Amino acid sequence: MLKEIRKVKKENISKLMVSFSDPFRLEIIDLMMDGEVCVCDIMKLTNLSQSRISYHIKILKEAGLISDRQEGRWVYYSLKKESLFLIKEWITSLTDYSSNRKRCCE
Amino acid sequence: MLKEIRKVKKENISKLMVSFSDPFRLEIIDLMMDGEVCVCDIMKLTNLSQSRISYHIKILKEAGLISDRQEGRWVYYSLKKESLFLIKEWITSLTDYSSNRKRCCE
DNA sequence: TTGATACATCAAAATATTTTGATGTAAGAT
DNA sequence: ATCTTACATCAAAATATTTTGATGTATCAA
Repeated sequence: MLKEIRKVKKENISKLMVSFSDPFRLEIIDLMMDGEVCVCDIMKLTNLSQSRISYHIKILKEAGLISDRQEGRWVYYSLKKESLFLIKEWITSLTDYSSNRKRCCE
Repeated sequence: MLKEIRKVKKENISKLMVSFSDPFRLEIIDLMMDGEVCVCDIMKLTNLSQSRISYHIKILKEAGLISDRQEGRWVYYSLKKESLFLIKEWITSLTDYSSNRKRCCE
């Protein structure tokens, strides 16, 4: 079952991991911890430029890590729990590896 | 407590996440799931060149994701469970966010 | 001591990601 | 209809990462 998770979800996981691999995206993710935020919130809280934020938001969205909801002029972004669970599941499958020594090069 | 994890470990997490952000590193990590491997194992199983593998191994090592153990001419690499747990903890802290809507730009 | 194996390191080239500043678009206010 | 706000998109420049091929080092075997 754990092996299954690994095969099927590899592409997804890879994209999700990339989305975590930039310090500014981690910042943005951090801000979403307490709920929805819009780009203007992020601008105020991080001093990043608008287009720069939009770029990173796009990466996060394409990875499937966040969802968006428009309300008038604002777009609210928030973390997708399913994706976070998927990653947790994936990491768990790694921690469950057996420590049996494979003899090397023989 | 979850908030604590987030502050203190940010640098570590960032590096660990970067280490997950390359598809070939994910491949290598996958191979380590079942136990220790050496570079020659990885070469056989992935068809990546030796120096290319060494490069990726270095990234993984500097992120603190793997540990190494030399035995004669071979160096065995394996996943560090503490690091995996750290990531899991970090992801968990994200999934526990409250869904309270923060009013935007007001 | 010589040769082979296992791996690390290095510099240059190839490639990918990120940033910037300008422009585009859609919604709401006047 | 015009203006402003909130955000997206784009192309070029800046920067960072990855790959390659060559060379270096340590261990073991003959």
